[in-house]
Amino acid sequence: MPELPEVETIKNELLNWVVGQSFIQADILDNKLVHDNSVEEFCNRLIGQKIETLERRGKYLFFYLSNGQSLIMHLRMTGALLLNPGEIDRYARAVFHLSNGTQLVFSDRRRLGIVWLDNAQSVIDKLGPEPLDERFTPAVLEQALARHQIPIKAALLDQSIVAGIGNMYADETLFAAVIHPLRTTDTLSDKEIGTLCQAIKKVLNTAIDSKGASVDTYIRPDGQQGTAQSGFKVAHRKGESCLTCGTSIERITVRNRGTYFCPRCQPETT
DNA sequence: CACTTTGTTTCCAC
DNA sequence: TGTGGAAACAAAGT
Repeated sequence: MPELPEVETIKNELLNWVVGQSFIQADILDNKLVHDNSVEEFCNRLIGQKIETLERRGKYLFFYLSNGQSLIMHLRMTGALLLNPGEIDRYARAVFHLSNGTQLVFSDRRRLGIVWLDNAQSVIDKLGPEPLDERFTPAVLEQALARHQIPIKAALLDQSIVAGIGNMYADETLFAAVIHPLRTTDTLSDKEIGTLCQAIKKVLNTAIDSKGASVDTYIRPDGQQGTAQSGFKVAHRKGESCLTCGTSIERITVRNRGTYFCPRCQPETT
């Protein structure tokens, strides 16, 4: 479930604990967590490295290491990074020990997350623009959308078009922008793209202010849950009343993704 | 057992 | 080669 706001929250809460510290030990409890490299090679390359900076791009978390490589974490659905938890729960897949005594526990109920060591740039190069960057303007969004003729919902989920938006925030964004999820990118007016650009920033920033969301699985590094889900207006609200007009929220499938919207506020035709 | 959840990958048609 | 769409896959909950 960690999408951009969740990963940003994790980054912010870990920042002061990890930057400047070194990895002194890594207990890999689930070998499947380590992508590409063998566990042994992974640990050998990681141990002793100092963390220069911590950064988020899209849904990825990067620990920039002193050797120029990065420890890259992709939390996917249920991955969480816990800061000095009292005990190691049964969902823990790895425990990272830092030089200041900090323990980072990668906990992941469905074991879908992955970590690996690589050049951060090779991952970032595949991502579209960062929606919270001030350089992310309607013109940038328009250019990113112009190469495609696909439903706008699918476009928002394509990480090479815009980085960091997942299924729930895509629905929230389209509701805020008053755009039907099946409208294709080539039918959007300049005005609608401007509204959409604003909606993306607003929805993501609001969620970050709420310290991240998710329906039930997102856990912050301090073990607390985020609260943004209580602010969801359409996501996972099938059959409930639209908070704007009272119409029953509908659920359709777009690109095999559950998609929630208000049929009255977000008409398919303009 | 069927279906849902999210994000990515793989496969296929054009 | 690129583009779009469908399906597969991961794991666990209902």
